[in-house]
Amino acid sequence: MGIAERKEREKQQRRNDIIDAAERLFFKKGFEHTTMDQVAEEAELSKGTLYLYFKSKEDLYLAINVRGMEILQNMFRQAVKKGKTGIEKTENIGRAYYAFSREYPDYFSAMIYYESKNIPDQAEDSCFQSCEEQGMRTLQIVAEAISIGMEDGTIRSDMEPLMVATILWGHTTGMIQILAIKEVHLRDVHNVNINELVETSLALTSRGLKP
Amino acid sequence: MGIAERKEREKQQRRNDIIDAAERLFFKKGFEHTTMDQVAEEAELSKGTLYLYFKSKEDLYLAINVRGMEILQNMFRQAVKKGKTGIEKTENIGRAYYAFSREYPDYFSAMIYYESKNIPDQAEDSCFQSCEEQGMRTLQIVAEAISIGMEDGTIRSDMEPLMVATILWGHTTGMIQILAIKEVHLRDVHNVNINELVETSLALTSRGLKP
DNA sequence: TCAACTACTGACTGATAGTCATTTAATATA
DNA sequence: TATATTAAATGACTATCAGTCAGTAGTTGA
Repeated sequence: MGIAERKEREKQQRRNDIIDAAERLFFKKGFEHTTMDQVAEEAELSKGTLYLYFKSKEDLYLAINVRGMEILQNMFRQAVKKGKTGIEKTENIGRAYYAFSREYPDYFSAMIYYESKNIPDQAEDSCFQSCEEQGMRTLQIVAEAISIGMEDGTIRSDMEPLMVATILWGHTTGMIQILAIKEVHLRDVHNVNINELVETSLALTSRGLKP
Repeated sequence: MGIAERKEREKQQRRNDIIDAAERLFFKKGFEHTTMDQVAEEAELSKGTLYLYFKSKEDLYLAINVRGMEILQNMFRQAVKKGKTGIEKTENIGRAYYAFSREYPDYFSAMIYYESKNIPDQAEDSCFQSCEEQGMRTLQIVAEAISIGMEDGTIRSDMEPLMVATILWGHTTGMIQILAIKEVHLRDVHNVNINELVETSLALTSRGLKP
């Protein structure tokens, strides 16, 4: 029995090694500018082996994204803990999301990639499935904070928590994403302070949520 | 002089024909699954000619995006006209954006593509430049509506209009984009009504804007 | 009529994602 | 221990496609 388990462990290890290698290259040179041959070399494996562990190059990228989402989830859980009321927890989640995008811009980019893809319908065994699961799990954390806020009276309760969570997720992602494109221009040409923009965005949202 | 002008007109015409052909194919089969050879055939030109008019396949896609942005701008202008107060104008813009994403989902996808790309720094003569210009012009329309709202007292005036416009742009784009991924799941599994979600999103934002 | 110029062509190249017949290694069986 | 069986890994190969460029056709103006 020990053998089967050891093999399984080794398989997971190898899988992880591949993701590690891919991550180094994708994050350094970009997804598009990295070839599977390079990933294979970095992982000290043949290209064929990569395809034993991942369905495609994209699938491998999504595996990286799953990691990012796990990190984000942990940051969200920390953020929730630190807030006292529901609205505070929710605000902290927003800040944590922004912090994540600053601290792990490459993971954030991977998330954007995943979200901007109009998914291959059939994803069966691929990492896409895991992304969806992680995505919903993350959303549930937000919904939970909102529920708490509705119960403690710091958030108005005439809305579905999951619906609000989805909206906040979209709002915050979109706001951070637009910064990625317009940050330089806004700062240099229009003299707009970026941190202030983020705080204003969060404040606007927060204001909309209060009873 | 007539000749030079006729030539210029014909050149623009040809350019448009290429965009038309590309649009038909990209929208039908997707950007990734269309080859430049196919575009050339659809346009009844050789592939080489495409590259006389566009720097790359991506550049051609961005040309399509410029068209989409022009449509969106017109919808925004209509929306602004129909609103009486500043806040109404701003709310109408939000609705127009959502309507655009429903009426022209392929143009919307092109916009998402553009926004999710971390741009090639050097874009000189490419359509990317035009996208940026159109993007700022669109943002200015929003900023204008917000300014009006601040003047007529329907929007609180302790913020920079362009900053608020940027935030709203991000919020709304992000909200619409997340629907694209989660719509089916939210509706079927969680029984969340999509139109209600959009209205809630706009209402939340609107609430944050009021004095 | 010819030279100069412009617009267009399509065969070719280079790059690369993904495959598959073969090899190597590990484990089970006799 | 020797051999059969299964599992894991390999890398040469293929198919596809974006982008190029030397050459052709057509137009203009002298």
